[in-house]
Amino acid sequence: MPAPRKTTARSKRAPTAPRKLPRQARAQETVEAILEATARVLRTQGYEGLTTNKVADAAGVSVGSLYQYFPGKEALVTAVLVRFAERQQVAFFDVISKVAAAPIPVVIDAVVEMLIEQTERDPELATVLMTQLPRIGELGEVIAYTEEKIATPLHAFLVARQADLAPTDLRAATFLLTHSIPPLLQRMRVSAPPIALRRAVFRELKQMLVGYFVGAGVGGR
Amino acid sequence: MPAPRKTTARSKRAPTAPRKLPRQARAQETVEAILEATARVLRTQGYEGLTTNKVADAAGVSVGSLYQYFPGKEALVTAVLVRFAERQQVAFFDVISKVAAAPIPVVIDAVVEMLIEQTERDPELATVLMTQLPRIGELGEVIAYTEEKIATPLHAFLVARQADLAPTDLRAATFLLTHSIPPLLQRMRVSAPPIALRRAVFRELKQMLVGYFVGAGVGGR
Amino acid sequence: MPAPRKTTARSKRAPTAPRKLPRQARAQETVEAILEATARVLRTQGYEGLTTNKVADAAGVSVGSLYQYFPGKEALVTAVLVRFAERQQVAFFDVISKVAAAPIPVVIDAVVEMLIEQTERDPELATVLMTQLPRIGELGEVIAYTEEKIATPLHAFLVARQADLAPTDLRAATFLLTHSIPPLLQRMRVSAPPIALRRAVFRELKQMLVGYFVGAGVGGR
Amino acid sequence: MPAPRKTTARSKRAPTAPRKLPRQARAQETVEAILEATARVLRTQGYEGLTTNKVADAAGVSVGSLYQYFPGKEALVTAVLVRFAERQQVAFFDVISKVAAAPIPVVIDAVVEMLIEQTERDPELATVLMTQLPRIGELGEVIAYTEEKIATPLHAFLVARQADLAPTDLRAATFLLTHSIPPLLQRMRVSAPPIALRRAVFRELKQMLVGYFVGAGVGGR
DNA sequence: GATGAATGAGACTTCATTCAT
DNA sequence: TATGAATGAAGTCTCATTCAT
Repeated sequence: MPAPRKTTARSKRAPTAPRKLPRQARAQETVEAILEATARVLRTQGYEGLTTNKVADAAGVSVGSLYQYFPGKEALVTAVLVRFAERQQVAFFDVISKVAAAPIPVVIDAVVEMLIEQTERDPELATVLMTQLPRIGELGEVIAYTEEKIATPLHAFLVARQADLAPTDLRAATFLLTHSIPPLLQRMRVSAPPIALRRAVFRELKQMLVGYFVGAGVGGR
Repeated sequence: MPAPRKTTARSKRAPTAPRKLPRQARAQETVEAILEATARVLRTQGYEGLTTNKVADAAGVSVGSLYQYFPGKEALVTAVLVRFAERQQVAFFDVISKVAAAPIPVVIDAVVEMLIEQTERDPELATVLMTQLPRIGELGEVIAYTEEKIATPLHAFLVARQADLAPTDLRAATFLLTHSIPPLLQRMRVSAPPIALRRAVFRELKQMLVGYFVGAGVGGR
Repeated sequence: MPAPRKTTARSKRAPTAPRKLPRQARAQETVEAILEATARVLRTQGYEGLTTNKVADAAGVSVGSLYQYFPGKEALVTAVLVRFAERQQVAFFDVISKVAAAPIPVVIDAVVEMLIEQTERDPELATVLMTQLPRIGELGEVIAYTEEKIATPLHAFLVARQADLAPTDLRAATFLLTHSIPPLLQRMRVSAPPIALRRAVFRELKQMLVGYFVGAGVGGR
Repeated sequence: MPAPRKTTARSKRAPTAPRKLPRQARAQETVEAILEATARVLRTQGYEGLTTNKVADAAGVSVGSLYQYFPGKEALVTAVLVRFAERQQVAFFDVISKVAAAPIPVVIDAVVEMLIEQTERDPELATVLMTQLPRIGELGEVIAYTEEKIATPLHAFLVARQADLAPTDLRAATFLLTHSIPPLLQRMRVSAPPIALRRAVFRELKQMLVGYFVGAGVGGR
């Protein structure tokens, strides 16, 4: 007969920072496998369907090993989210720097196109990450921080091109864009409208932005 | 010795429709108490922190009574969400009908002001409802349906005032607005920017909308 | 206000196959402890009185561990039943092969004696297993299958000794015996008649069987 | 907010005797409806699926009313069982008295045929009653008592015809028959063998009984 | 380091029974 | 007497987390 255990599990709030940085190559692979497995489970089972055991299984690793690198469930999701966001930031940086000096309508077009592309890259994961995570506790903070990451370079760009722009309160403009356009794109993914409507919406979006930034009459209808 | 089993698979989805209509007055009171308690718990503990037992406790009712009227957690939240959405729809209808014939900038101003007001009414509950619900399964459908409820009258209004509007694809315009402005307002609630920025963002929003709808130069800066 | 719901419908049937094979020795011990505890609880509290928590307690194991190996109450009972039945089958095989060539009355005597012995071995458990299990769903199938396990070797024996037997339809004879004698023995256990009646019943049973199988006048009264 | 209740429900063992005899016609109808509903639920949902609320619903009566006439769940089932058994006893009486003076093989034939008929009458209910009831507690006693009810007239008949019968220990013979033949018939219902095997089994059964009661060679094969 | 068995709090849900109306 | 809302003990089951091996 096995001996009983008396320990109490499940502390109130688990930290989300990775436990330790893997130094060796093998450990690096393990971490990689865990993150990929987490993404896989998120994609197929959603956030509520994610359990540490499922992730460990999917990663071909024992739960114990998982806990060596991540202090808990939230940490897993956080890590995946951060990675995901980083890729988007990089893409944003790339576009912005490429068209930094172009006419504003060209910039808008380029940025929107990039956002659309991002939207189509790994849509299941994006949907889960954007809609199913509890925006509460540490995870909530990470999400907010993640969104902020996009705001900073956007604001910088607007300041740099201030002379070419109609709006004067660039801080407000940044906020406006940062918190309305990404959700719009995400909804398009989820509600999946017919292709014609989809294209039309993008057209209207660009129209609206051009109107807003360069003022009336430009890019006539 | 029987075969092993590996995955546990989360199959059954809990239904969200209420179980039965309360006939007696006492029952009606119970249902009311449960719904209020649900909202209360959502406000203070969020969606993940909501349990049927907590709700029953908060309502001063036994779990059994709760299950007599609601088949589970999702059903509770759904009911609260539907109520919440209905109130917003009513508010929207009211404004739209009040300013139906006014100049477009006036309409925009009125609608945005109304949205702001809505935003400030019961903000904790609104935040939870808008950001923490898993947009998946039946609940996801209810959320989508809820959003659709706003789109229909908006589209009708745009069609009615077509002559005064710059955009031509009103279906796309509806989509654009419906899926970008409400999220923007949510985020404002959540990130709670300083009042100055807040006001500025609303100013920019109106600016952008006026520009979009009535075209050039109107409402000078 | 949403539509009412009336019936609750008992749909899902719990599976009875064990969840996973224990690999480590410790796990094997746990499974063993659980099975023994299940038998113990069945003996003392019957099928309705059996709960997964009681079993886990009695096994000195946590519920979680129990569920790691068995998906529910039925699975526990099934496992115990299968074990129990296997022992009986082995006993039957032993006797049959030992007296395979003996005169029919001797065979009958040996088999009935064996059945009596089996009956007296762990009678409480046997009673519960034979009379309290709901012969429905998967468990019902297992019970039927279990009974079939006895029928096959019996039929084989009858065929082998066909020359010495009066009945011609051995398939029917097998069915007749398989489904009338075991219940008789159960009832004797349950109603526990005085020893004299008990002995007399066994005498009559043998008498009846001898008369049936070898025909007239044998084994005079 | 509804006032909480503090009472504790579910006593350890509910009595099974009906609470009061309905004097008025309306009450008699109610009892009738409840019993029929109980049978209906048993047939379709089995013993485990039976709940007092379902029965009340099916009877078109409130739970409260149900409890006016039956002190609990077991009482319902008991009442249905007793009724069912009474019908069988009556049928048995009828046959026995009709063929009381006939030659033993004729009696056997008549009785077995009657049993077969009984078996085919309301088979679902019979199956549930015979296989799913927990033979424990008061219900177990009722079941045992019910079976005894058949034993008495059978024993009386055997005594009356003692001169024509080979067995000498009629008490034992009664026990033997009472506890082996009904289960056999019930198993035939459940396992539902092909019609040919079915007929053959009945033939063998009669054969065996004739051999047992009137001795060798009679009713040659 | 890795493993995976074990833990147990706590979530969900049902249903026999009572009792105010 | 009838009603049906309310009760809450008790059972089922999951899953984040630990720790002996």
